[in-house]
Amino acid sequence: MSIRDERKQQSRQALLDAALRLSTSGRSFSSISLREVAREVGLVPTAFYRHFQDMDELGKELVDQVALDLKTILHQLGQTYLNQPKTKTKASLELFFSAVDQNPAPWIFMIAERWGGAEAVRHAISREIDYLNQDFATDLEKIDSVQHFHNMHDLKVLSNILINLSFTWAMSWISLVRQTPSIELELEKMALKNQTVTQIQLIFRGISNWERPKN
Amino acid sequence: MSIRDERKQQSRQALLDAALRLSTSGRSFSSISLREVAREVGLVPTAFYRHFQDMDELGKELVDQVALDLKTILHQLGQTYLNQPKTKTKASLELFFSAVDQNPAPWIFMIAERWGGAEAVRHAISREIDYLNQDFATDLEKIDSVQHFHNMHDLKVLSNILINLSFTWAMSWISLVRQTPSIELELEKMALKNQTVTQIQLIFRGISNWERPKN
DNA sequence: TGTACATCAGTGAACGCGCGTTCACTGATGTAC
DNA sequence: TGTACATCAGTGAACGCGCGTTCACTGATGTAC
Repeated sequence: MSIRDERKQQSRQALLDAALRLSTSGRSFSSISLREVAREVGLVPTAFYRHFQDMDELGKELVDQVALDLKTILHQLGQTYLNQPKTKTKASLELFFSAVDQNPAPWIFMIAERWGGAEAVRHAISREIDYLNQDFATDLEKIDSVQHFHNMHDLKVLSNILINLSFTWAMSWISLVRQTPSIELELEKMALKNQTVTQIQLIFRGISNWERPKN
Repeated sequence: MSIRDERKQQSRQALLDAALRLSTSGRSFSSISLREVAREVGLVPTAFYRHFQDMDELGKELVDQVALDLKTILHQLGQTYLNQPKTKTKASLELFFSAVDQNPAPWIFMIAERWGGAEAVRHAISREIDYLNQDFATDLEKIDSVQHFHNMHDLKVLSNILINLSFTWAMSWISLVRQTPSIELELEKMALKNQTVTQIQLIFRGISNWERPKN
């Protein structure tokens, strides 16, 4: 790649990063402007058009990048669970919450824009969530406690429930961390973790006692 | 109430209704303007200030009204389930989806603005969802299949899971109905209903085999 | 009941501002010879 | 290797537009006598 191409690529990525940063710090993607994004990067507004046709196009690209992050995290979680079958629910959850802590932006973006965003972004997100669902269902297939879930349909229903809940867990966690004064924070964190553990155990209790109803 | 007060109240409600309408037809509350809302009602922009200090204040009021709608629907569902213990999951769900169909705006508004909206609206919503949770937990307490869930903590965890999932069910339903061509629509509806039934049965299977783990 | 004044929901002009987008440009990098 | 031209990321001025908000106003409704 030539010097020119490299620099262009850097600017492009800087615009994407700036848009993600701006749209995950209290405001939503649909309420940030093209000019703000350019300003954040130190570019003149018109330079934006060298990289994207408009904010919708940037948004769609951002969805792709962000979905990839989530996919990686969810997959890692699945693999950890798979390779350490004795892993307790609690330990898996610690892993999950620390991943959210380290890099909250992808979660915030996906959840906020999933229903709240502009048409184009919403479409891109729902497509990516479909993919996420398929991949995660394949991961789940290898887990012991799910072996009697023979058909892929049931597996997808399970992965659908888990992915949707993981979004609400992530957001509960993030908004807890963001707005709880530090004195009570640790206690509140514990309480949220315990609630989430109970939710997961409830579902897996349902799975281990599962038998497909007659239709 | 005097004629003047009555008319004022009508205008106020018209502004709230217009804001709800505008913010649930493809765009989000944070992206509609004060001027648009006034225009929709047939008022001059400055008249807006006779009723609300700004859009944030209107938003908070809207959250209250919309949450009341949801509370009523969820409570009715709980009562129906309670009074007809033999009601099948499927039948309850039909009721749920037809309620969503008849009046989708409250669902769209709450879900889109829950994470995607402005600070003030988000706060108001999270408070209302807390209340919804408490009320729904009290409703659940009376259901037979939950009798061995002695403590309120577990009940709240259950109601939390169900309310969060009901939001995703409602939105899946709404976006299905909105964007599927009518030829495939009925088939897709059936598929979604079946998936949701499976999810509910999974959770209630978990409940009936529940015993509190040793912490 | 009629009159004189007070209240106040809605009006209309005006403002400054940030927005998205256009256009002709500049000057560093790339390419052909 | 050096030269002459082409490309194209980033610039800066300019535009029209819808926005939130201010202000002094109007005229129907309310109130006190």
